Amino acid sequence: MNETPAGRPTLETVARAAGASRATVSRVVNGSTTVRPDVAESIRRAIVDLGYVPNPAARSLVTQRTDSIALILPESATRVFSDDAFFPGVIRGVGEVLEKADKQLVLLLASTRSSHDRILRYVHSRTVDGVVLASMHGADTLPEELRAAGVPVVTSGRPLGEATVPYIDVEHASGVEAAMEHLVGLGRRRIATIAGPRDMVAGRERLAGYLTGLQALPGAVSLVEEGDFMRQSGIDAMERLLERDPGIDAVFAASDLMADGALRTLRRLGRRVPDDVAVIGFDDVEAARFTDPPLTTVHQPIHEIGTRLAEQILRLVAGEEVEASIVLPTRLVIRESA
Amino acid sequence: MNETPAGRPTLETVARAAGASRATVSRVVNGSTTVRPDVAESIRRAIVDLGYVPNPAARSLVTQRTDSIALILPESATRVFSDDAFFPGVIRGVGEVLEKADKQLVLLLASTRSSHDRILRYVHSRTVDGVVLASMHGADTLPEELRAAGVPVVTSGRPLGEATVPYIDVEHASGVEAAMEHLVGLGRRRIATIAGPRDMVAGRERLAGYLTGLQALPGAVSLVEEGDFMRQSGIDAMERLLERDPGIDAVFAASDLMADGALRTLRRLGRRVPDDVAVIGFDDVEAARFTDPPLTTVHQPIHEIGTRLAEQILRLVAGEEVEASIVLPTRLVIRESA
DNA sequence: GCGACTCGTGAGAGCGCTCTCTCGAATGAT
DNA sequence: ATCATTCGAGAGAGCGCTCTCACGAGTCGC
Repeated sequence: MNETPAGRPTLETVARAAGASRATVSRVVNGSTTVRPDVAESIRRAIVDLGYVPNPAARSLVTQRTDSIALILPESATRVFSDDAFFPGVIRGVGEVLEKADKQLVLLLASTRSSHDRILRYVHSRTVDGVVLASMHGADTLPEELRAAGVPVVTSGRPLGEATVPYIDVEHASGVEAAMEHLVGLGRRRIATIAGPRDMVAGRERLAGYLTGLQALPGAVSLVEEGDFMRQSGIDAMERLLERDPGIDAVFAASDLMADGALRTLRRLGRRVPDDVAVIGFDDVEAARFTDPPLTTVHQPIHEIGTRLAEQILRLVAGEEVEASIVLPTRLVIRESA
Repeated sequence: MNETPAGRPTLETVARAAGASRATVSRVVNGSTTVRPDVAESIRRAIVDLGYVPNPAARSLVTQRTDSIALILPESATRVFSDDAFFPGVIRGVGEVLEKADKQLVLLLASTRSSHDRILRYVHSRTVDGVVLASMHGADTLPEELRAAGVPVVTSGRPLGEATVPYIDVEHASGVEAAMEHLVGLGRRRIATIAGPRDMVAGRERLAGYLTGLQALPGAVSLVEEGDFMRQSGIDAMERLLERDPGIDAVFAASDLMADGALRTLRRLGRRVPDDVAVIGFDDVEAARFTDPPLTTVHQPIHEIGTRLAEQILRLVAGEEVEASIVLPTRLVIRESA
């Protein structure tokens, strides 16, 4: 039976070439130790010679595993996507860990409402072993629906309501509080904030940190304008802030992009930073080092969020228990804007 | 508590529930018209009732299709990833089209050398029907290897050598030439450039455009410093440029990020933009609208690059012919820096 | 009214793999 | 020497799906 194989080699092909059975070849491929060394060796040689690569579809049909993980970036995420280092950073982190674990990364961009059902169907079809959800909108029902579907899920960012699935988040509030302390220590007394959207936990908690930090200033009133984390909204919010109180001597922006926008408005209106107005951002994206002046900001470990997300989903998929939440530290990075 | 129901419904389950055969249910699922309407209807109801979703592994085992496309972002790409809008933009474009076609997007981040083999193995296993390669390094052998493996491939950016696979690119040179014309029209005579890496086509062609554009200035000498497309390299290159010739009155940077860096150096050194030195970038990323002053730049249709890549790979996968290359237009966007 | 066609449907053969079960041979205990 | 035990390896049964083929029942022509 010396037939030249027509299509791609299968287990059968390899087995014949090595003079073994399909089962034994399978053992070698999957690293079983119960194969006699010389037999294993000749099988391995046949595998290389024939360029055999296992068919994942066939394998997952029987194992019920797919060795791939979905990363879902919902609506709000992709909106920010185009100009923020956050999601690319998370993707890299996730990808890095998944690559090491030899898992595939399936990217689902949930840009429209219709994506919702599509994602649910997809997950139901069990094409992925687990799901990493870069959720932002607290009201999102997807985490819960996925959990209900019986699929391991980890989300980035604590959900707004009760957390029904494990999540990775950062210490928003305490980071902002450190920023506020710094501002107060600098002698600033009229500190405003450009907050993020209220329907995102990141927006809420950073605002909470601002309010807490303000308590160190007896009698100080809060001055809040809301943005959407993007640059333009920072520009606009800063204008409104200055209109409401021209005497502002510091501002905390809930994102670096908004802080950069604020910087721009301040410059246009002739305010010097940090002399007249000190500015602190949040995120510590790459661009924060290149604003004018370089931005003092609350650093969050974007890449680590990604790696942790991946690590947790891998553990869940492996059937291990994971902590209900991991909250990563943030820290104030002092540059020149405050 | 996640109870695994007595097993997910299969075609068999649905068939029994609807009193039909597996084959007929399959016909309905796959939209065959040769099923009697009332039978089809009752099958459809059973599908909904049972929450049946086809098992993709089983399906692709027999069809030899997987309905998923890999997007490979190699080494150099992921390096730029963290702070550039290019790859996120491309990903979105690709994702958008793929979603409409009901294909999955598998993201392969080729960050290390070892990824190379991993990708090849992956593609060989036919877990994807086609590959979109966001290649940047011209010397990359991956496109050719993938083609040799018999998998449909489309790349972003013309390869450095001969193109062996279809690609999508933009009109680098002519876009830069338009920028140079604009500069010359503004009366600038000592025009320098911050070029991109020479091992990337984008770097080369933009430099070529600069050199061509310079010919409109009789006797003008070229003034070139090389960067890596990132902001810091723009900062540094601008310094070197000014050292070499303090009388520079314009500079074309091969990326917006480098242009932004140049802006920063110029400002630090007391040069007014555009009064003393006019600056033009390339890319038209979101941030270009927010530099100080807003950046005049060569716009490239990032999102469309993504959608076109996806469209082409879908056609290839479907067995259709595609043009060997599609070169998308660029255009000069005039803001305030030049 | 009978062969010749449609046309809708079911039976059944795999796709390539894993995994349990079984079996033969080699080893150890008595 | 005999019987129990261990261990490596093969046979074979599916995993859930698609698709070819065959078949029974209507439909039409003459």
